[in-house]
Amino acid sequence: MSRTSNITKNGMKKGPWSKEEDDKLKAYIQRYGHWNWREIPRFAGVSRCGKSCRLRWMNYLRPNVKHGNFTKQEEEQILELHSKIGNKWATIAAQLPGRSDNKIKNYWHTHLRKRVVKKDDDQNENKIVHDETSESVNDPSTLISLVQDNDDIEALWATLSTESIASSYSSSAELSSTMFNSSDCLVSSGDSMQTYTHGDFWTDPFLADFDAIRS
DNA sequence: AAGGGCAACAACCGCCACCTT
DNA sequence: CAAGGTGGCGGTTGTTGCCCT
Repeated sequence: MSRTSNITKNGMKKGPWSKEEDDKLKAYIQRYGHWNWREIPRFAGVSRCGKSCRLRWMNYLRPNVKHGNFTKQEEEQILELHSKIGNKWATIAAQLPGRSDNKIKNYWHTHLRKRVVKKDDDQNENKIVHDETSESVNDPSTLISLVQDNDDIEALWATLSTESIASSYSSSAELSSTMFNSSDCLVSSGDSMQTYTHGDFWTDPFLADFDAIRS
């Protein structure tokens, strides 16, 4: 599962890491830390560029890196986070201890994306039904029921942005504050809705991104 | 048994933001 | 303020192994 080894023009090795290289890098970083990635290969005695060393360390050699399969719970977590913040792999990885952004990204592309694409197709079919009834969407209480049906507020906003109702709200934040005037905020979670406290870690960046998209 | 296609994953590449000088 | 260096991030590629015909 790796590339054939080769040497770059500046003498740096490319391709798969050998056990010996791993051992050298790991031993050095565990002893001295990663104070300067560009210099580390020289001091650690490996013919790799600093970037390559950093990647190897972050994705594979770090002591707390998990190497096994992703659990069902981790899958759900990735799907949920991705639905809210998109391809922010580093941010997602920060919430899954022991999983690197690269691993999560790969896992997404090979396993989870297909699942989401299929789900989107199903939602598009549902959206056609909503489009036919969108003329009746003119108050927040109706919007709440729509969100519950639609499963995803971002998708809902995208839908509404083409409707006259969208002009009534300057931002998704205003929309959501109108919709959820209690201290709780609804966000999507896989196939079911969950309730999160307003101002939650997840809702804030989500809404910020949301506004950035609109502006 | 062979080989073609696809899935899985490690690693590379380019870009960007931040920091230092 | 500008320029250069560095780390970090996300997209993409390349290789291997497995499965199916």
